[in-house]
Amino acid sequence: MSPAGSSRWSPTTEQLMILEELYRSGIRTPSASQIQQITTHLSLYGRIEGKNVFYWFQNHKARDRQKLRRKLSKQLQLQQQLQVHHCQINPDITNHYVGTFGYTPRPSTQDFPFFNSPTLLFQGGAANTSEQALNCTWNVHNPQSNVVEKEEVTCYNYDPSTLVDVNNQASSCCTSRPLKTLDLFPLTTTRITEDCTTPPNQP
Amino acid sequence: MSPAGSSRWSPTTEQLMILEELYRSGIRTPSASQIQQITTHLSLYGRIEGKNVFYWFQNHKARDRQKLRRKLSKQLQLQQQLQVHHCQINPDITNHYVGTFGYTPRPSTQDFPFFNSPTLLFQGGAANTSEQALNCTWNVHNPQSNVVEKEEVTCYNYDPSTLVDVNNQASSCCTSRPLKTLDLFPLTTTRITEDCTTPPNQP
DNA sequence: GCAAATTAATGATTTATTCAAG
DNA sequence: CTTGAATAAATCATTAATTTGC
Repeated sequence: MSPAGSSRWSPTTEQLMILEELYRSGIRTPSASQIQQITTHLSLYGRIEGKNVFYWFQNHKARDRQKLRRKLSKQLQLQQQLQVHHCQINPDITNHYVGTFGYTPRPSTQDFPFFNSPTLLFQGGAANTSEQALNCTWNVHNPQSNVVEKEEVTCYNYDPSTLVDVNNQASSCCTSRPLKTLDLFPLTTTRITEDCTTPPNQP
Repeated sequence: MSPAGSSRWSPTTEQLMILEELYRSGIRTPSASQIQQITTHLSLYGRIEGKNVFYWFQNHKARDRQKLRRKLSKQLQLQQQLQVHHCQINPDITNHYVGTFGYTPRPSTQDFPFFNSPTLLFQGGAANTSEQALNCTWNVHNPQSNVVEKEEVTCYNYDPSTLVDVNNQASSCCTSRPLKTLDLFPLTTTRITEDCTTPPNQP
C-alpha cells in the first residue's frame, strides 16, 4: 500500500536514521536549501518531498522540547513534595532564569526558512545560498515552574552580510569568502553507523 | 527606498485594496494556486512574492480574530459588572459552546495549502488546480469567557476527489468536471472601484 | 516646518495545538 | 500510542504614524 494513494509519508528506516543523525548533529530548523539537499539525498531511499523533511524537523524539535518539559515538571513535582516534608532543600531553584521566556535565537534572517512561493520560481529566485554555521543556545521554558533550561545547540543560519542586491553577478561562483558548503553529507553516502540495532521506540 | 534592499515588503495602496477586497469576499486561507494567482495579479502594482500574500492572509485573519476576541471580552466584562448589580440577566451565557476550542474547519485537505517544498519544482509538481468553494464556519473562542462565537465564512478549499496520481495526462485540459476556475479576478483587470478618496486611516 | 524620539501597525518567524493516519 | 500534517497563537523586528522639542 506504499506506492498507491497512501495519504501520508512514512519514512523508511534508512531515511529515519539519517534524519535522526542530522538532528543529533545539531540541525533543528533547516533552511530551504538545506531542506532541498536533505530531500535530494533521502530520495535515494524512497519517495519523499521537501515538506516531509520540513515537518519532520519541526515535529521532532517540538516533541523533544515537550519531553524535556514533562521530565522537568515531574522532577519539580518530586522536589516540591520533598520540600513539603523537608522544607529546606533547594529553596531558590525556581528563581533562576526567569524572565526570558520563549525562544532567543533569531539572527535577523532575511531569507525565509520554509516558504517558497509558487511564483518564486519565475521571479529569478535570488536565493543567496551562502550560509554559515552558528552556535546559539536554546531556552526551554517549563510553564509549571517558570524555569528556563538552556540547551546548547548548533543552528545553521543565514549570513546577514549577503544581503546585497544580487542581480546577475551571482553567476560568478566565487565571492570573496571561502564559500562554505555545509557538510550535510560529507562523502560517505550510504554507510551511516555500525549500530543498526536500536529499536524504533522505547517507552 | 522602495526598490533598493528594503528588507520587508510593504504593500502599495492598490495591492492592499485588492487584498482587503479578497478578504472581504471570504478568502481566509488561500491555497497554493490561489496564492499564485493573486501574486501574479498583484505584481502588476508593485514588487510582491507569494510568501507576502500568504503571510498577509495569515496575519489579517489572526488579527481579526484577536480584535473580535477583545471586543467580546470587553462586552463580557460589562455584562459581568451588570450582573454584580442585577444578579439575573443572562446567567447561562457562559455555558454555551464550551468544549470545542480552537478551530474546527479542517476539511481533510490532502493538498498542502501553503508549503511548497523547494524540491517540488523538480518533482513534476502535480498541483491539481481543480478547487471547489465550500461553506464552513469559523469559531472564535474567547479565553476569558469560554464562549465560542460562530462566524460564518466562505472558504475555498480543495477537492479531495482529485487525489489521483496525476502523471502526464494532466495536459489534456478538460477532465470530466466543469473545471471551475475560481473567479478571483473576474474580468476587469485594473479598475478597482471609483472611490479612491478614503483616507489611509481614521481613528 | 523638520528631524529625533516614541508609539502603533504590521510583515515575518517560530512555537504550541490540534487532527487524524497507521 | 506514535507521529505526519496542518493551523492557530505568540513573538520578534521593521516600517509607518505620531508626537515632541526646537
